[in-house]
Amino acid sequence: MKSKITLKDIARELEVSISTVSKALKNSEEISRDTKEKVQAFARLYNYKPNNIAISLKNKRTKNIGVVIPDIVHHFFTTVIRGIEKYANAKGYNVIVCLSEESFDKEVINMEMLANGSIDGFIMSLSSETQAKNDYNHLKEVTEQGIPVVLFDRITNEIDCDKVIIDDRMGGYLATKKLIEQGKQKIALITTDDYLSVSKARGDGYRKALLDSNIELDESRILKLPTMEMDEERIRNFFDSIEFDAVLCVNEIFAVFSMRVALEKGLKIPKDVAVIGFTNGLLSKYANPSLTVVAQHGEKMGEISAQMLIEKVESEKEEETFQTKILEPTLVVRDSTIN
Amino acid sequence: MKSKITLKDIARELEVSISTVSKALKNSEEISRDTKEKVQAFARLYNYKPNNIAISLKNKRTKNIGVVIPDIVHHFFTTVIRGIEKYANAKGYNVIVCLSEESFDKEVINMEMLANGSIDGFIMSLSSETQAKNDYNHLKEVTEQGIPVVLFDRITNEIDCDKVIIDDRMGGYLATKKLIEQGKQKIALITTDDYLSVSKARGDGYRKALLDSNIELDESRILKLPTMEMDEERIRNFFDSIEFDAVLCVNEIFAVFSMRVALEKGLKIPKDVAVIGFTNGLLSKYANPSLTVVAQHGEKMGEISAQMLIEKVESEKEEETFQTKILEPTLVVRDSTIN
DNA sequence: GTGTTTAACGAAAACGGTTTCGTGTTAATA
DNA sequence: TATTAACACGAAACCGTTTTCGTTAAACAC
Repeated sequence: MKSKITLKDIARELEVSISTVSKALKNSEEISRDTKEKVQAFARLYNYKPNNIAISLKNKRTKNIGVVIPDIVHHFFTTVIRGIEKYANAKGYNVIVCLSEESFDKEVINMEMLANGSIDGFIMSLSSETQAKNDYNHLKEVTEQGIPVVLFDRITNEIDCDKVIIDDRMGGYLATKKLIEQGKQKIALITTDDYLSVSKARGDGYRKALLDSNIELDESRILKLPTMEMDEERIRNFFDSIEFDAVLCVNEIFAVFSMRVALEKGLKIPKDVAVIGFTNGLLSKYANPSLTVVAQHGEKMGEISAQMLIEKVESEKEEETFQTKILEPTLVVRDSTIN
Repeated sequence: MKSKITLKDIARELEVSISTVSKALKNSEEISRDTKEKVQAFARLYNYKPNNIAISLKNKRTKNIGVVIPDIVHHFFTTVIRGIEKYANAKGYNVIVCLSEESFDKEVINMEMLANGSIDGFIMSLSSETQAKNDYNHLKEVTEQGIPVVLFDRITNEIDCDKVIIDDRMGGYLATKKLIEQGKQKIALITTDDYLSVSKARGDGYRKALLDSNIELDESRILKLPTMEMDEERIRNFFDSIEFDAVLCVNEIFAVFSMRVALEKGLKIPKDVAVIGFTNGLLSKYANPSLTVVAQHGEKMGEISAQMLIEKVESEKEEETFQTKILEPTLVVRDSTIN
């Protein structure tokens, strides 16, 4: 087991000082051609690579980005991570992923762990519990320490920082409009409680679209589940209890399951019931019938988040100007609506 | 912006030495009750937290685990990550995720980045390009430096390290047997080239099952795609070119798409065609009809990998004993087969 | 021969901790 | 009273770099 070689080892071997080795490897003008060549050759031979930790301590820069998200099995979040990775890696940053699993406490613990020197900045999406509690002290602490934060998707206005979201209200609006255009009047909405910022916005878009088309809002056609977790029973009961000719769902899974329930009821899709979901994942693409969705462009979101964060991290300036980037959702039309 | 407080700050403020502060915070017996209380109170007041980087440099332990995987949008890998996170977090470790995106070069670069002090050990699954090239020097280098490595799922025998796999051969066998039991004789297999270790093993299981049941192997019923990437055209052509009454696929996506093609041909599932895939993801559960799959227990795999790695990382012993854990796949029977 | 410049290198501080090994003071013991 | 042990603390080394600021010796000018 050959252990990693250090500057000290090279210095000892070549009978020069550590400083000389360090400078030689950086091609400093201070060092003679001879010495530089000798040191560099030796370093190459023994495959010297500087120790990242030591450099981090010295520079107070880790080249690590902390990503704290509620869940990783959700397609949307994985695409965001991919976008972050892509941009961050190209800039020489590593990505430390922590899962809050929708828990406030885990979110806090993870952030505290990372905030003590492990990372240069955070990219995060709030856990549902955090949004429900409306407690953002852990975020405040971090920003007050001067650690840059970028919030994406599930954000809050309580914290001053860069933000990236899609226009969920527009997404809800576009989808609902689409259903209305297809002659649907009794459009059900399956969503979650309003504390989840994205659900709230999507619901607002839905209402706006109905209003614009002079369709009366029927609250009984709205099912609010406590979380994004699937609850087959409640969805089945919901469909038994209402009349509907279309369904809008705040995620893919609710939508695909709704299609199944409709099919089981002997309804034709999209003739009797049209369905639209959010998130353009594998599920939508390969469901039978394939699902029309509001695409959220997660990868783009990740890239932009990473870009904004790294810009802040590498900026010398002290000025505190924060921006919120709003991406436009697009409708991906498939077979669960008439095209 | 209040910057982080250090031991030095506390020492200066309280007019004691840094060593005293350090010891007091660790509740050392050496320090008087008075001083300890004073220091601890002060530290609590100013919310002192030790700098992870400094500790890492001193201890030569980062409490970070490097995870290098080919893809994060695949359900299987996300469940593995979740398992790793779960175990690692409980043990106080952070997880640095890097994506090779099936590229040999990216795999090498990512490992080199992390190997220079950023992590205590690797958990990884080989990129397809690496398996194709059969070049594992980057892994050799890392293990020779004494950095523990755990390989999961896509492994190689060229490297001596801990490994976690599922018995893919058994998975292929179980699935094929199941189809045979249901009276199917013309069982198609959609897989990838053999360099992917898992595909090879699954194919072996398929052959073994046919052999055991005295069903002649018809190579024309096997479609080998170059990678796990979807190729709708080739799959369609494949189905046009053969007779079949069942399909086994090495992933969910191929399987769900096969179902769609079969349905388009007017075939009934599972009566005319039964379908089984690998990976028990969302797709299988919510597909119409729902898909029978070989479950790979990714989360379990992640947990075990993390456990094995952390054990090696924290073990003082020099002895090099490596083990390979083989998990048993299970068949999750749904509507794409007769039950 | 004296003073000044320049090239080439080394010593040491710094990053923020941990830990070993003194050391001075006080109290207990011979 | 002299010796010793216990106590409470500090100095300094160390982890592996980077970087500033000497320092030395040779080369040059006068």
